[in-house]
Amino acid sequence: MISTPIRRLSRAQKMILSWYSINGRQGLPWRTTRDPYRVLVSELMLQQTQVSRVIPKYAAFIADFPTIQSLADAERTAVLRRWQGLGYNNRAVRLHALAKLVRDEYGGRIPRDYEGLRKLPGIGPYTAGAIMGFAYDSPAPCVDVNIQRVIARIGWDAKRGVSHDEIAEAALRLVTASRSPHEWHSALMDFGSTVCTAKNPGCASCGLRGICASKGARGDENDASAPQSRFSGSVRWHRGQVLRALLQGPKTVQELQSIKSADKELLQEAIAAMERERLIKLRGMRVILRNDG
DNA sequence: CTCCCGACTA
DNA sequence: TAGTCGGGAG
Repeated sequence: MISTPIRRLSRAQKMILSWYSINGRQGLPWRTTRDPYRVLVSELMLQQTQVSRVIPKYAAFIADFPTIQSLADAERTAVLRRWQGLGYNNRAVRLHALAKLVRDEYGGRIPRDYEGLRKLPGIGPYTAGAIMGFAYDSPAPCVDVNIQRVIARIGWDAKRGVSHDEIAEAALRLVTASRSPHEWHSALMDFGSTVCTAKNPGCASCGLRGICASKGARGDENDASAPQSRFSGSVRWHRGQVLRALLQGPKTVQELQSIKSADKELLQEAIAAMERERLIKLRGMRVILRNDG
C-alpha cells in the first residue's frame, strides 16, 4: 500500500530517536535544566541566533540573572549589556519586560500553559511550544524552520510542496505520540542541524534513506530568498555602534557621529529608529539609553 | 561574499 | 502580509 506522510513520519520518529540517543548534541547548557526561566532565556536567545553564539552568552546571562526575580529587579541597561553581541536587542528589552510582568502580575510564576506563555512579550508561537516541551515536557505545537524542513522532507516529496498547516498538524501529532516532548524536539533539532540540513543534506549517510520522501534532494527545495544585503556600514551596523557607545554612558549626537567609520545620515536614521522603538531618548543634544518604556 | 532564522509592527 | 530587527563565523 501507499505510505502516507503520517505513516512515514511515524516510522521516521523511531529512527530519529535512536539516531539521537547516539549522536545527539551533549552539553547544551539549557538541556540540563527544566527551570522554565532558564529554558525561556535560552529560547529567546536562540531566536535568530546560532547555538554556538548563544552558549557563552547564556552562561554569562544566567550568572548575572539567575532567577526571573533578579532579572526583573535589574536595570534595563544591565540586561542590554549582557545581551551585547547577540543582536536583535529588542529581544532583550522584551525579555526584561517579560520578567517585570511576571513579577508584578503573575506572582513571579511563569505560566505553565501554551496560551498563557503566548501572552508574554517576545513569546510567539514557536517559543511558547518550545518552552512547553523543554521546561514542562508537555506536547504543544512547536515548529521552527528546522523542524518544518525535516518533517516536510520526510513526509512529502520535496519536488511537490506541502502547506505549513499540514506540517504543523503532523508535527503536533508526532510530539503528542512521543513519550517525551523534550527528548523528541531535541532529537528533531539535532537531526535537522547536523544531518537534514537546509543545504547539502547528508542523505548519503542518513539512516532514513529508505523511508524519506525526499531522499537525495539537493536541499533548498523552495528557496526564493533574496541575497542578503551587507551588514557592515548598514543602518543595522550603525544601530549596534550607537548601542555599544551608549552602554558606556550618555553621549552627544556629535560624539556619536565621531564613531569610527560612521556615516552621518545612516547614523541619524539609526538614532531615529531607536528612538521610535523607545530604546533611547534625546535630552537636548544628549542621547541616553532608556531604562523604561 | 553567504549563512543563520522568530516576533512584532504597520 | 511585507518589512524590520544582528553580528560573527566560514
